[in-house]
Amino acid sequence: MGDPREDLLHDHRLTAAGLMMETHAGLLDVFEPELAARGLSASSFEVLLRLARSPDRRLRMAELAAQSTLTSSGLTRLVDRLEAAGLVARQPCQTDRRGFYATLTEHGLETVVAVLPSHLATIERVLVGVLEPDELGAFLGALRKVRAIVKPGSDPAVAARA
Amino acid sequence: MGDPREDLLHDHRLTAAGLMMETHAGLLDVFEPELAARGLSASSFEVLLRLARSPDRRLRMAELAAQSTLTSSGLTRLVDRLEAAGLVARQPCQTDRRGFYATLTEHGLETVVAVLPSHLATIERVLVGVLEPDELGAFLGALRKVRAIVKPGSDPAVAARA
DNA sequence: TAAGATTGAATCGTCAATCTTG
DNA sequence: CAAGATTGACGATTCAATCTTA
Repeated sequence: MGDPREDLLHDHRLTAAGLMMETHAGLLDVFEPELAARGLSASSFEVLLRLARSPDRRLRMAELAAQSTLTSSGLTRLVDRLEAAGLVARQPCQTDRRGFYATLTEHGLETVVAVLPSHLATIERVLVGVLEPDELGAFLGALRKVRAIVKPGSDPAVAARA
Repeated sequence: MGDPREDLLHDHRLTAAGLMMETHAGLLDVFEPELAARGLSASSFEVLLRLARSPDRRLRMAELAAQSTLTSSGLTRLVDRLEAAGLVARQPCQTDRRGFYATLTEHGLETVVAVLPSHLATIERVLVGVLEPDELGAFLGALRKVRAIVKPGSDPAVAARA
């Protein structure tokens, strides 16, 4: 009983972190089959969506890597696949011959847009719609606070000052 | 301007889901190097911790797979590595000769316990301590609600009735 | 010398098939 | 035949090294 290890193993902070991990995994389990029905992985969707929201629907490889959950080399290989699928095209950068833009093709844009109605409905069903309005606000506020710590610079309001 | 696609691409539900994904990725980026310093991946830590909290510090492979984020075959391979590292041992099940228990070794328990002080401090620094007490409570409550939808049966209070 | 991007080798995980026991 | 566990073949991602240009 009095084993002090037991206290460590049941610390409430482990529960909090575990809850975050489990919820994330559960959300992915719901999202992935739906995206896969359109031929997209979660990583592909993330990258295509970022491009779709960027000026001229394109981003430099390095910037796209920084914004995504992939490393630089992981992004190179993902863009290889997306390019082969005709969803993205590479364009050399005029002002820096080392650089490349990943540009969303019209087909890529159509693919993202096509998946959004059902994806948004799913987010509504499993995340946004599960919480009361003020509960959702508090939840998102808390997520922003944590993200500001673990991913400094990713908050638009902060990044704008850079 | 009036392109209706733009509305879809900037729907607030995408922001909510993206915030959840980014925060999770950021937390992992913080946790992983710290666990790696003790030779553990996030998956290894998750599995060892579950074993440490289970009766007799052991679980059937199938049950451990159900509780973790891995598939049955993924767990087999992870346990292979943990066994090679001397952190876990396999034991045949007496009442069902198809089954095996994954049992935490003393060395495995020591390893988990050794990593906990710094890991708990990190959780405090980037997650629990970042939020006000009532804010944390609301945050965890929201996570539980979402988890109950995307991972039905994982809530202890519900699972106990099964 | 450093930065942008890519590649080779290796790791980790999945799916589908298999083997054994219930 | 179904369930528990494992294996073979494969896909996705990472690290370290490389190549080119700034």
